[in-house]
Amino acid sequence: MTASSIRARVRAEMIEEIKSIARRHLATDGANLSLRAVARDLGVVSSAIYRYFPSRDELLTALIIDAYNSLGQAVEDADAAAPYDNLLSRWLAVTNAVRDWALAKPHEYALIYGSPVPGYQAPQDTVGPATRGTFALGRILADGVAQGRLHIQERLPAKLERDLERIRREAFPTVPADVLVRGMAGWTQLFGMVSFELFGQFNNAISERQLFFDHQMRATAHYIGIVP
Amino acid sequence: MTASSIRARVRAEMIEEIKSIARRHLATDGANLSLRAVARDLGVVSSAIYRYFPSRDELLTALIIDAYNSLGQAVEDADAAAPYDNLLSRWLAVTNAVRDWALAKPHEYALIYGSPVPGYQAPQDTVGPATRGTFALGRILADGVAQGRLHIQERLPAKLERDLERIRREAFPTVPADVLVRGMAGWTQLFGMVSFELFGQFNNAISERQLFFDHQMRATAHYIGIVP
DNA sequence: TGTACATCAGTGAACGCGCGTTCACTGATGTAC
DNA sequence: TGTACATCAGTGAACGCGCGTTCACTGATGTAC
Repeated sequence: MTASSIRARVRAEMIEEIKSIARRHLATDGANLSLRAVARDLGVVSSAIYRYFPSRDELLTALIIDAYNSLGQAVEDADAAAPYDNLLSRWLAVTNAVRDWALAKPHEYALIYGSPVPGYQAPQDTVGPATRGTFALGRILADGVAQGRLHIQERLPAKLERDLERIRREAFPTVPADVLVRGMAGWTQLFGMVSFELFGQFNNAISERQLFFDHQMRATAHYIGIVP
Repeated sequence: MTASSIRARVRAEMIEEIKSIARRHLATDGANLSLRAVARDLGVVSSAIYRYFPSRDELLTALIIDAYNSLGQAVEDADAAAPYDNLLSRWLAVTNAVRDWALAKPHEYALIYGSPVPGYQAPQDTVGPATRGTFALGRILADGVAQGRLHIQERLPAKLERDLERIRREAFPTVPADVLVRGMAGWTQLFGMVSFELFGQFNNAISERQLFFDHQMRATAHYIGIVP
């Protein structure tokens, strides 16, 4: 190993450590994360951070991308571990992966699915990672269609059909718009559920949250047209 | 009108003006609202605010309560304006009221349905206003049950049934738990939809948002079992 | 009706703190010959 | 293998700013007799 590659590795480790400390700070500061506080925890002078991140916003962006990738990975793993031919199992695996991830990393979840940070504009590099989870759901739909187990149930209003045609062609070409719309309903239902649980809307109302979630996700699967 | 009541009125107007300026600042600062900035806009020295609010958090609380009440009022008005016997019309009126309100006041929406503010603990007085919207939906369900148009569709797992029994008894005594669960699914679906739209998850994906929303809310109504 | 007193709104200065970012610098680590 | 030079990580001071909250105060407005 050359000397320079050691330096590169140390540098990479440093970047990871900064992000890891910053992630911990999300819990206390939310999105208005303090660079100085991160530097303090790292045992380094505040300006040293600028060797690794050109600005606070870039650090935030890195955290956002990591969060999307971490969630995306969890979802993909869950889908891969479920029996390929059992769409319902896959749906339940994927939705539970989202919920479990969110419960384990609530502040990262808030960072990517909570209120937008005022004054922060997400750059283009977040788009790819952001769609990983969505694509996992799309594959379930596509497989269901391919297996002849997910069908068109109704004709959509023409204007809506046209609007969806674009994302359909670009992302899920085999999935009919009508099925796609039901999938999106499931997707918003899932995140509505997780956000409500995480952001406290279920407090003093629902205690059996895992049970409640499973029940709702089964019903949603049924609504989408996913059957075992 | 006595002299003291004039003073009281001036004071009330002052409180309203502070809140109104603070609401504008939500757009730029989000939940980490600056008292000093509000004071500047009001043309007053920063310590003067303390005549009206004992702390920054109390001002935030007032904004949160106002936001819940404003949304609650919009929802109640929409429900009242819809034909009482037409459950579907009422559902569509109520859900569109939520969306319209959120689009008109995105930062207030983010304040109450976005990520929790780190370090801020909502006091008990927010609970009442927070439930106004939910109760409006509950009344639609209750009316549907009373009219014999909303029925039990399946038996819930016993543990879940027991968990829901409490809120059922306390809030919507005439609505069976199963119907309640479907109503809650509709509720999370609605807020998932609005949050996704507002927080940017539909960017570059859906343009015909009103159409999409209406379609999804109709489908949700059908799922809940609400028919015209 | 007039006067003494109490209440209240708003001032201005201060406390003690935090922040992101820039910049010239030191010293260690790598590279080229 | 040894040396001159370039690269890089981290320092420390500074800039210019912001914040919430407290406190003693002034002056206007209300109240009681």
